Amino acid sequence: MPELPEVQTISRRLAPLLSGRRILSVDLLWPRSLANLSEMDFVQRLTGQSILHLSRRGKFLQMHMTDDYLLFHLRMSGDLLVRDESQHQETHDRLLLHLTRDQYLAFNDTRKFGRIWLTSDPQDVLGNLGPEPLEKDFTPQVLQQRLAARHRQLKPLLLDQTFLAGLGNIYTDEALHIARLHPLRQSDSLDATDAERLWRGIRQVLRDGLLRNGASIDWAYRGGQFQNHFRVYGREGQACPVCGSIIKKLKVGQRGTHFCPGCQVEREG
DNA sequence: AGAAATACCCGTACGC
DNA sequence: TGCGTACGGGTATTTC
Repeated sequence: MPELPEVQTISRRLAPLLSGRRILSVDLLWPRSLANLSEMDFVQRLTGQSILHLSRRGKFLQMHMTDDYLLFHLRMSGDLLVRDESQHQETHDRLLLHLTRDQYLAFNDTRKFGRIWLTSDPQDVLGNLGPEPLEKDFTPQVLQQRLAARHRQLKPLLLDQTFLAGLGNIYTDEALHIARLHPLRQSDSLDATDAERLWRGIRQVLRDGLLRNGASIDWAYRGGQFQNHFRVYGREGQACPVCGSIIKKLKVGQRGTHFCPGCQVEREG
């Protein structure tokens, strides 16, 4: 579940706790979390490096190390937590990084979907990602041009990380509702006004999510409050906050898709 | 070529 | 109680 706002919130929370800390030892409890290295290579190479600072790209959290980049993708259920060495490890911990000053970083991931890369060149992992939706160079014109270059349904296109980096199922449904665009609308049928509404919807929902420290859904990610402000996600059968119509749910590309049939009118194409 | 559908990885929660 | 199934992000593979 962690999408852009949740990853950024985790990154911000961890940065002051991790910056400048050296990795004394590594416990890899679930080696299949590693995406690009063998367990031995990973442990040997990472041990002794220091964490310089943290950043986010799309849904990836990047730790800039002395010699390498340590990248995490939290997928559905991953989380990163700093604990005192006196605290026990927990059930679904997959990786522990023991740090100076008697603390450790735990990568906890119930469903084991999360992945970890250690690489000297993060472009190997991040190279195909689309633009950052909150960056200045992501303008309505850029979005419109990218939409027009494709002939795809909006919902799966917005979930495609090579089209735009950071949106997942929740924020996509919310952004489309704000923009009053049907999830099955074809991307190349949007005019400049439609594209600008979508651009505003994407930016607004991400900023709202960030403002509330992300959304906490059941077992996935905790701490945020944005789940209390959903307009359509998870609200099938309830009233649309804008027009009062009953929110509907359909399946688009295997994904649950929530929308308001009053606000988001389906059109041809 | 590019869009769309399907399988896969997993544990949890839910319905019957 | 216990079984089957839906869910969800993203990649890989297959189909159209």
